[in-house]
Amino acid sequence: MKVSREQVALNRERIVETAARLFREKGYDGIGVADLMKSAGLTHGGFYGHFDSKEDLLAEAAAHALKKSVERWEGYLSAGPDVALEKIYDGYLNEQHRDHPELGCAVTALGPDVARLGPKARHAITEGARSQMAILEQLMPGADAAEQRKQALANYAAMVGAIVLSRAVDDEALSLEVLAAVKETLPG
Amino acid sequence: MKVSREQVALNRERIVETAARLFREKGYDGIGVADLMKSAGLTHGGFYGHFDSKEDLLAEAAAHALKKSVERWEGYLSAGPDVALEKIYDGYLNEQHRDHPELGCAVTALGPDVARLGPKARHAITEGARSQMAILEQLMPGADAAEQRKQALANYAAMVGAIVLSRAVDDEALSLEVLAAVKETLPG
DNA sequence: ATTATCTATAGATCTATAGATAATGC
DNA sequence: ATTATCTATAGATCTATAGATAATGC
Repeated sequence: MKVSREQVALNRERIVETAARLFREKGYDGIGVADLMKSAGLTHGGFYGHFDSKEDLLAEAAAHALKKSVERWEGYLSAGPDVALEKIYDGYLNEQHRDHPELGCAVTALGPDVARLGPKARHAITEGARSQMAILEQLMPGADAAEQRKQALANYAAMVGAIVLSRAVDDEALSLEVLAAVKETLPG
Repeated sequence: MKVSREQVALNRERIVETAARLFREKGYDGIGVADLMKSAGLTHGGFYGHFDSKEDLLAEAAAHALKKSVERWEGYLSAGPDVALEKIYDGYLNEQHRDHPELGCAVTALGPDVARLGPKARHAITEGARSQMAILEQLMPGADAAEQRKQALANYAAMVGAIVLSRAVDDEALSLEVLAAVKETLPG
């Protein structure tokens, strides 16, 4: 039953990726360790050789998810600031993102869960959000650096709130209206 | 053990109020029916005489919490539009709200939970958010009604996102910066 | 007589651990 | 020999229900 060191690393990675997807989809309490491991193709008992606790896994999963989001935004930068900003807005404020939390922003899917959890999970979310806001900051119009930063934080908050709201409401028209309203009022 | 009809109504109301507080504080899965009933001064088994399921209670609790929030905003209206808008912004975007989810906006505390739950809970959140956005809409500057509405939705999303973000991050300075950035960039 | 609440429990979860197994890596 | 994963289970939850109890309201 033992596997190679290389396979151990791959297994661990697959657990983190599976968790990143399932936690965003179902919430921290919506998926158990046993089902998570089953989705990753392993058994329940093996989990604790990789992680100290379920909460530690959430921290790694959130970090992993946000790293992917940040890399995506970084990839947009090569197109120049104006196009990059448009790609960020369009890539975030749309139905695909709203309807697929398992692939989307970890702050919107897990923010309130993380706020109630321990320091590791909160730190992972903090650093991910900080990176995303730093990218926005560079792309903001605005008279000076302080103004750019302020706009970046405000815009990021608006984007997060738009997805949270658009997912929570049961009125499709209202949901789309919220996404469109935020997209149209963001500067840049 | 039976109580008067009047007392039944009071008991039910106390369950809803207790649930509104505890669900916002701990999340939908963070508090069980038994502990909830204990907090309301009743026993576990009595719950199902009042509600069909835990999820039905969440729907009522969310509706109750948002009704209180809406009433608060309506109370501000008598001071005139400019002062009312300022009171809404100040009352929402502050440390007290961030640190006391159990008394705050149900969208920020329960949005992602509700997005994963059934139609009753989603409907309760939808109608509450709709009422709050309708109040904002009246108070928005803007050239025409369409512009006012767009601004109201965008601002509400920004407010929701600001609280979600400010609660999730573990960096106090960043948390306060997000609240301040949103407050300073909102129009009106 | 009706019924709101109580105690007690069924049955299904949940996280975490103990000890066995079998393949890797010295 | 070491160890990653397995099976099995402890112990603590969870939602929901059954049936008893005792006070209301006819």
